Amino acid sequence: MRPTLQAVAEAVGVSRSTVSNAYSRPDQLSAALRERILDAARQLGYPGPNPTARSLRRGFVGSIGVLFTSQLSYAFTDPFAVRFLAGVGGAAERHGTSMLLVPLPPAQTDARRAVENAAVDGFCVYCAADEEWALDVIRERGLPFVTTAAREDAGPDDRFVGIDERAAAHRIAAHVAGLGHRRVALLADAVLPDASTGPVTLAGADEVWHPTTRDRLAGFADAFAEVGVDWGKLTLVSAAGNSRVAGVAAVAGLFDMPAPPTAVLAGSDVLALGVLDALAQRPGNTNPPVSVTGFDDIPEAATAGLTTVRQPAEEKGRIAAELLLDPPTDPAAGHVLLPTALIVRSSTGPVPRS
Amino acid sequence: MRPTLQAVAEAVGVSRSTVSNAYSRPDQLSAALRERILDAARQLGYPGPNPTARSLRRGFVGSIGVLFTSQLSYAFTDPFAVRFLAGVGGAAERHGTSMLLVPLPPAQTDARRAVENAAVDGFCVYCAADEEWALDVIRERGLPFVTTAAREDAGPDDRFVGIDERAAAHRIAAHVAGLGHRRVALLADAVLPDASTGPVTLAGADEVWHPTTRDRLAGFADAFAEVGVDWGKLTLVSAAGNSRVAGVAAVAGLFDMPAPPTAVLAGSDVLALGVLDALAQRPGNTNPPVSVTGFDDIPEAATAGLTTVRQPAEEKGRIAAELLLDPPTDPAAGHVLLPTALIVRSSTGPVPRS
DNA sequence: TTGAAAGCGTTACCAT
DNA sequence: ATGGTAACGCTTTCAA
Repeated sequence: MRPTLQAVAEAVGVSRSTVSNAYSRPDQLSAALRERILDAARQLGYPGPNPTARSLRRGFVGSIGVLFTSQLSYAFTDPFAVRFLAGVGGAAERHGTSMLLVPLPPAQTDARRAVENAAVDGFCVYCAADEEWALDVIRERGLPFVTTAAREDAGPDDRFVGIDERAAAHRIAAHVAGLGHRRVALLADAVLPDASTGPVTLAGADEVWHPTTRDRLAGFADAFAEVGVDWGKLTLVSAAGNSRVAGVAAVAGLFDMPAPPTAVLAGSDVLALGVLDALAQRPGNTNPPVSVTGFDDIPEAATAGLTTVRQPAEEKGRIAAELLLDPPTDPAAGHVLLPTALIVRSSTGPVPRS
Repeated sequence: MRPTLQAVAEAVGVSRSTVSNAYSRPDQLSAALRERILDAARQLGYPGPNPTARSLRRGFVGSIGVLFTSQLSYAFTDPFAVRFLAGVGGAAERHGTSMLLVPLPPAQTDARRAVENAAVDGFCVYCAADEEWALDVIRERGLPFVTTAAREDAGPDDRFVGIDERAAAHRIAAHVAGLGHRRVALLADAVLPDASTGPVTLAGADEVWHPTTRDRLAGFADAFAEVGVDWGKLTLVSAAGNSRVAGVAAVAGLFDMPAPPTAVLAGSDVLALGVLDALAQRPGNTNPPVSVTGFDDIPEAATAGLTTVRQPAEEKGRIAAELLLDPPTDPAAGHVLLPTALIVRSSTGPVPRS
């Protein structure tokens, strides 16, 4: 048995309160007594107050949870998510708070349990595809939370940090449309809940599963509608995951079709890089160049010359954590819209004359 | 006030034990009663057993801690650390365990407190420079832990996963020595506790602060000693952090010295990439090529054509977590040495004739 | 400055 | 199958 605070109290011959004070409120006792207590504790091998017991009594834990839709291991694979985490981590660090990464098991029930059981004082919910249930659990627990995707049912007290996905998507799509592209493919992850790969047919962008993906695709579609290319004329391609290889796999065969797309708008940089990989791997590689765009502006995008939308990743994480840790008094300040920028690089160009 | 288990018990007219069982041991009551209880809970807005109270009572938390020496935000900047985390996350996920990332505040006392207060069932200690105190705290708490750096004072029950740093470093240095290089610089982070940048003088590799850095530098030195270049003839360069920019800064001016080094052996890939950046930025850039080596084989190393030592990053994390979560019965199995490989790419070549 | 008492919300054992 | 009771280890009034 590890010694408890009680044991230390007995050893020194004082009450438990006094030992507790020696640790948590040093001003409540004489320095001499405090030293005596701390010495005794050292001698007994008492490691200080048990964190769990302390949390129970105090009513807070000192750590915030980060919730990902996808597998935790996936999160570390996505450069954007990693930089978001770095931002959260920095803020947590400054606050003396730990971050709990909560993996969500595949089964709905287990996932619920995971959120119910997380010992945290609040949650950063990183754009979950199907997050309603998670938010319900969090609300039921009475914990504060911050989301990174705008929500229709957001209450006045709900905190949010993110970008105007649809407007940003519109902007980059308008750039591509302005270059003359009309035969265009839209590539995204989480179009349907079933992670299918390759071209899929949907009646409209509003049927897309993942809210962020939905907004981005809607923004793309907006811009093309303005030049007379409506949803039905766009090729929608689903990727089975947000990764480079998923991007490669998704566009397999796409450019061998009759009248292949002259441009691919991807919902993320990693997918777009996958498209560039796929194009580079094409035998002969003598085809007319295809324009490709991404989203996020991860570091690799610059190297690859990818035209993309930049959003501040670390800042997003930092603000999410700060919104959680220092709730603004003014509820309006709890809704932060970050700026985005269209970054034009070499991956987009005018439609080649065929 | 959020309803407690007690409130649910009263509402249904059963004892607290029964409500508790409804959640934690469904086989202990009839399905009908269980449904009634769960319904009442839903109605009252009871979010399920309080995780903290449950942990206190049960004696375990259901999450493992990951301890980084450096700032938490740094950890996400280092690609190797990120892949390590991915490995830990994958294993944790499979286990239904959360990971707590514990930031260590700069002040020693606060850092101690952070480790003492972390609500976890064990720790993965990711190569901390000055980890003794942390391990002491962990031991005092009676928590299991896994380290990723070999330790001299390791007890028979101490768990470890890592590589033979010194041998791996020896191997890559021997490659460079074999190419004829004799005027060589060794570049590393955490050479001294004070994060100085630029050339420093040390009596020997054993004076290096960070244990891993120490082993690697010792391995480099071993190989050069074999070809008659002893420690005093090597240029030791300290970087103020493990990052690309720290690498650039550290070697500033290095190649403008009389008789500049023809090769730089870095203690990590990011530092080596920084050296390549620095070399690429040199005005004129007409100097004879400098050979550069890294360590870890992060993805960017391949793109940059960096000669380096490969070690399995994710696997390291995965095994660390598994060693913690499923302690092997045979204590010898608690000490895992991972394989490394010398990856020769274009960044190393023969000494140019001057 | 110190101590006594009353929980914090739950679970586990042992009866029934 | 269900309930009573006793912890789990600590903090925090409040009174001395």
